[in-house]
Amino acid sequence: MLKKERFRRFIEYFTEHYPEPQTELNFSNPFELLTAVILSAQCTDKRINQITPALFARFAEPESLAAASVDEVFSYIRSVSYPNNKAKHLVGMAKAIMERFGGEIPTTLADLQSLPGVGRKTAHVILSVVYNEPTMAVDTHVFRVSHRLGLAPLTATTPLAVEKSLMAYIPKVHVPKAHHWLILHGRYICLARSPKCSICPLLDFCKYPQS
DNA sequence: ATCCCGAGGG
DNA sequence: CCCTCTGGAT
Repeated sequence: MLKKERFRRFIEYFTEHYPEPQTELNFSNPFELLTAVILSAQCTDKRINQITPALFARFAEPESLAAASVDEVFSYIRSVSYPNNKAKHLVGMAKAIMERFGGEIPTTLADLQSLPGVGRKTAHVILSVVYNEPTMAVDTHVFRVSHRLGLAPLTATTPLAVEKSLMAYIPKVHVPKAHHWLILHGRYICLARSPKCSICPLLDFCKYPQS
Protein backbone atom coordinates (compact mmCIF):
# COMPACT_ATOMS: atom_id res chain seq x y z
CA MET A 1 0.00 0.00 0.00
CA LEU A 2 1.26 3.42 -0.89
CA LYS A 3 2.39 5.59 1.95
CA LYS A 4 -0.11 8.28 1.09
CA GLU A 5 -2.90 5.72 1.32
CA ARG A 6 -1.64 4.56 4.73
CA PHE A 7 -1.89 8.10 6.06
CA ARG A 8 -5.33 8.52 4.56
CA ARG A 9 -6.57 5.36 6.26
CA PHE A 10 -4.97 6.30 9.56
CA ILE A 11 -6.47 9.80 9.57
CA GLU A 12 -9.84 8.57 8.37
CA TYR A 13 -10.21 5.99 11.12
CA PHE A 14 -9.16 8.20 14.01
CA THR A 15 -11.06 11.23 12.78
CA GLU A 16 -14.21 9.17 12.99
CA HIS A 17 -13.53 7.40 16.29
CA TYR A 18 -11.44 9.98 18.19
CA PRO A 19 -12.39 13.37 16.72
CA GLU A 20 -11.09 15.38 19.68
CA PRO A 21 -8.13 13.52 21.23
CA GLN A 22 -6.36 15.14 24.16
CA THR A 23 -3.38 14.47 26.37
CA GLU A 24 -4.10 12.25 29.36
CA LEU A 25 -1.90 14.37 31.58
CA ASN A 26 -3.95 16.45 34.00
CA PHE A 27 -3.23 20.18 33.94
CA SER A 28 -5.03 23.51 34.13
CA ASN A 29 -2.53 25.96 32.63
CA PRO A 30 0.66 25.99 30.50
CA PHE A 31 2.94 25.95 33.54
CA GLU A 32 1.30 22.80 34.88
CA LEU A 33 1.45 21.12 31.48
CA LEU A 34 5.13 21.97 31.07
CA THR A 35 5.83 20.58 34.53
CA ALA A 36 3.83 17.41 33.87
CA VAL A 37 5.50 16.77 30.51
CA ILE A 38 8.98 17.17 32.00
CA LEU A 39 8.00 14.63 34.64
CA SER A 40 6.49 12.23 32.10
CA ALA A 41 9.78 11.05 30.57
CA GLN A 42 10.00 7.26 30.79
CA CYS A 43 6.98 7.22 33.08
CA THR A 44 3.28 6.55 32.57
CA ASP A 45 0.83 9.45 32.50
CA LYS A 46 -1.20 7.65 35.13
CA ARG A 47 1.64 7.85 37.61
CA ILE A 48 2.29 11.50 36.82
CA ASN A 49 -1.38 12.29 37.46
CA GLN A 50 -1.09 10.66 40.87
CA ILE A 51 1.64 13.01 42.07
CA THR A 52 0.86 16.30 40.31
CA PRO A 53 -2.13 17.40 42.48
CA ALA A 54 0.07 17.80 45.56
CA LEU A 55 2.93 19.22 43.48
CA PHE A 56 0.71 21.86 41.82
CA ALA A 57 -0.89 22.75 45.15
CA ARG A 58 2.54 23.51 46.61
CA PHE A 59 4.01 25.08 43.44
CA ALA A 60 1.22 26.83 41.59
CA GLU A 61 3.41 29.05 39.43
CA PRO A 62 7.05 29.40 38.28
CA GLU A 63 7.83 31.89 41.06
CA SER A 64 7.29 29.47 43.94
CA LEU A 65 8.97 26.58 42.11
CA ALA A 66 11.99 28.76 41.31
CA ALA A 67 12.37 29.60 44.99
CA ALA A 68 12.09 25.98 46.15
CA SER A 69 14.91 23.68 47.16
CA VAL A 70 15.68 20.70 44.93
CA ASP A 71 15.25 18.47 47.96
CA GLU A 72 11.71 19.65 48.60
CA VAL A 73 10.71 19.20 44.96
CA PHE A 74 12.27 15.75 45.07
CA SER A 75 10.02 14.83 48.00
CA TYR A 76 6.96 15.43 45.79
CA ILE A 77 8.23 13.46 42.79
CA ARG A 78 10.21 10.62 44.35
CA SER A 79 7.94 7.95 42.85
CA VAL A 80 8.53 8.92 39.20
CA SER A 81 11.46 7.90 37.00
CA TYR A 82 14.70 9.81 37.44
CA PRO A 83 13.47 11.93 40.38
CA ASN A 84 16.87 13.50 41.08
CA ASN A 85 17.34 14.73 37.53
CA LYS A 86 13.77 15.89 37.23
CA ALA A 87 13.82 17.80 40.53
CA LYS A 88 16.87 19.70 39.30
CA HIS A 89 15.27 20.27 35.91
CA LEU A 90 12.02 21.59 37.39
CA VAL A 91 13.72 24.12 39.64
CA GLY A 92 16.07 25.13 36.82
CA MET A 93 13.16 25.45 34.43
CA ALA A 94 11.27 27.70 36.83
CA LYS A 95 14.32 29.85 37.51
CA ALA A 96 14.98 30.28 33.78
CA ILE A 97 11.36 31.28 33.21
CA MET A 98 11.56 33.87 36.00
CA GLU A 99 14.96 35.24 34.96
CA ARG A 100 14.70 35.17 31.18
CA PHE A 101 11.00 35.12 30.32
CA GLY A 102 9.39 37.34 32.95
CA GLY A 103 7.55 34.45 34.56
CA GLU A 104 5.73 33.52 31.34
CA ILE A 105 5.99 30.18 29.53
CA PRO A 106 7.98 30.67 26.29
CA THR A 107 6.09 30.37 23.00
CA THR A 108 8.79 29.35 20.52
CA LEU A 109 10.60 26.06 19.99
CA ALA A 110 14.03 27.58 20.59
CA ASP A 111 12.99 29.38 23.78
CA LEU A 112 11.23 26.31 25.16
CA GLN A 113 14.24 24.09 24.39
CA SER A 114 16.51 26.54 26.16
CA LEU A 115 14.83 25.59 29.44
CA PRO A 116 16.48 22.92 31.62
CA GLY A 117 14.79 19.55 31.19
CA VAL A 118 13.01 20.61 28.00
CA GLY A 119 14.11 18.85 24.81
CA ARG A 120 12.60 18.77 21.37
CA LYS A 121 9.81 16.38 22.31
CA THR A 122 8.63 18.35 25.36
CA ALA A 123 8.85 21.66 23.50
CA HIS A 124 6.72 20.29 20.67
CA VAL A 125 4.10 19.02 23.11
CA ILE A 126 3.73 22.50 24.59
CA LEU A 127 3.49 24.16 21.17
CA SER A 128 0.98 21.59 19.97
CA VAL A 129 -1.24 21.26 23.04
CA VAL A 130 -1.17 24.86 24.29
CA TYR A 131 -0.95 26.79 21.04
CA ASN A 132 -2.35 24.20 18.61
CA GLU A 133 0.70 24.61 16.38
CA PRO A 134 1.31 21.92 13.73
CA THR A 135 4.34 20.34 15.41
CA MET A 136 4.84 16.59 15.86
CA ALA A 137 6.31 15.51 19.19
CA VAL A 138 7.89 12.09 18.67
CA ASP A 139 7.96 9.99 21.82
CA THR A 140 8.38 6.25 22.23
CA HIS A 141 4.80 5.54 21.12
CA VAL A 142 4.85 7.77 18.06
CA PHE A 143 8.21 6.32 17.06
CA ARG A 144 7.14 2.68 17.40
CA VAL A 145 3.65 2.98 15.89
CA SER A 146 4.85 5.04 12.92
CA HIS A 147 7.27 2.30 11.95
CA ARG A 148 4.81 -0.54 12.43
CA LEU A 149 2.08 1.12 10.38
CA GLY A 150 4.52 2.09 7.65
CA LEU A 151 4.02 5.81 8.29
CA ALA A 152 7.77 6.26 8.68
CA PRO A 153 10.49 4.27 6.89
CA LEU A 154 12.76 1.96 8.86
CA THR A 155 15.60 4.17 7.70
CA ALA A 156 14.16 6.87 9.97
CA THR A 157 16.10 5.72 13.02
CA THR A 158 15.91 8.90 15.09
CA PRO A 159 12.93 10.81 16.53
CA LEU A 160 13.79 13.77 14.30
CA ALA A 161 13.78 11.62 11.18
CA VAL A 162 10.39 10.15 12.11
CA GLU A 163 9.09 13.65 12.84
CA LYS A 164 10.10 14.89 9.38
CA SER A 165 8.61 11.85 7.70
CA LEU A 166 5.26 12.33 9.46
CA MET A 167 5.20 16.06 8.83
CA ALA A 168 5.68 15.49 5.12
CA TYR A 169 2.44 13.52 4.85
CA ILE A 170 0.03 14.71 7.54
CA PRO A 171 -2.02 17.82 6.68
CA LYS A 172 -1.19 20.61 9.12
CA VAL A 173 -4.70 20.81 10.49
CA HIS A 174 -4.43 17.15 11.56
CA VAL A 175 -0.92 17.25 13.06
CA PRO A 176 -1.83 18.11 16.69
CA LYS A 177 -4.52 15.44 16.68
CA ALA A 178 -2.34 12.88 14.88
CA HIS A 179 0.17 13.18 17.70
CA HIS A 180 -2.47 12.09 20.21
CA TRP A 181 -3.85 9.42 17.89
CA LEU A 182 -0.46 7.76 17.55
CA ILE A 183 -0.01 7.82 21.32
CA LEU A 184 -3.50 6.46 21.98
CA HIS A 185 -2.90 3.65 19.50
CA GLY A 186 0.50 2.85 21.00
CA ARG A 187 -0.72 2.95 24.55
CA TYR A 188 -3.85 0.84 24.24
CA ILE A 189 -3.51 -1.34 21.12
CA CYS A 190 -0.10 -1.26 19.47
CA LEU A 191 1.76 -2.06 22.70
CA ALA A 192 5.53 -2.38 22.62
CA ARG A 193 5.70 -5.95 23.94
CA SER A 194 2.42 -7.67 23.15
CA PRO A 195 0.50 -5.59 20.64
CA LYS A 196 -3.23 -6.30 20.57
CA CYS A 197 -3.37 -7.02 16.87
CA SER A 198 -6.61 -8.98 17.16
CA ILE A 199 -8.50 -5.77 17.93
CA CYS A 200 -6.44 -3.41 15.76
CA PRO A 201 -8.56 -1.54 13.20
CA LEU A 202 -5.51 -0.91 11.01
CA LEU A 203 -4.15 -4.46 10.98
CA ASP A 204 -4.78 -4.96 7.27
CA PHE A 205 -2.02 -2.57 6.30
CA CYS A 206 0.31 -3.05 9.28
CA LYS A 207 3.87 -4.04 8.40
CA TYR A 208 4.47 -5.95 11.63
CA PRO A 209 1.40 -7.99 12.49
CA GLN A 210 1.96 -10.34 15.42
CA SER A 211 0.02 -13.55 15.75
C1' DA B 1 13.27 -8.85 31.96
C1' DT B 2 10.95 -5.04 29.64
C1' DC B 3 8.61 -0.84 29.16
C1' DC B 4 6.67 3.89 30.31
C1' DC B 5 4.54 10.71 26.10
C1' DG B 6 13.38 11.76 27.35
C1' DA B 7 17.09 14.83 28.38
C1' DG B 8 21.84 15.89 29.35
C1' DG B 9 26.44 14.86 29.13
C1' DG B 10 30.63 12.51 27.40
C1' DC C 1 27.31 7.98 18.50
C1' DC C 2 27.18 6.22 23.37
C1' DC C 3 25.94 6.25 28.41
C1' DT C 4 23.43 7.49 32.71
C1' DC C 5 19.61 8.72 35.39
C1' DT C 6 15.91 5.80 38.02
C1' DG C 7 10.80 4.05 40.14
C1' DG C 8 6.80 1.40 39.37
C1' DA C 9 3.91 -1.78 36.63
C1' DT C 10 3.46 -6.08 34.09
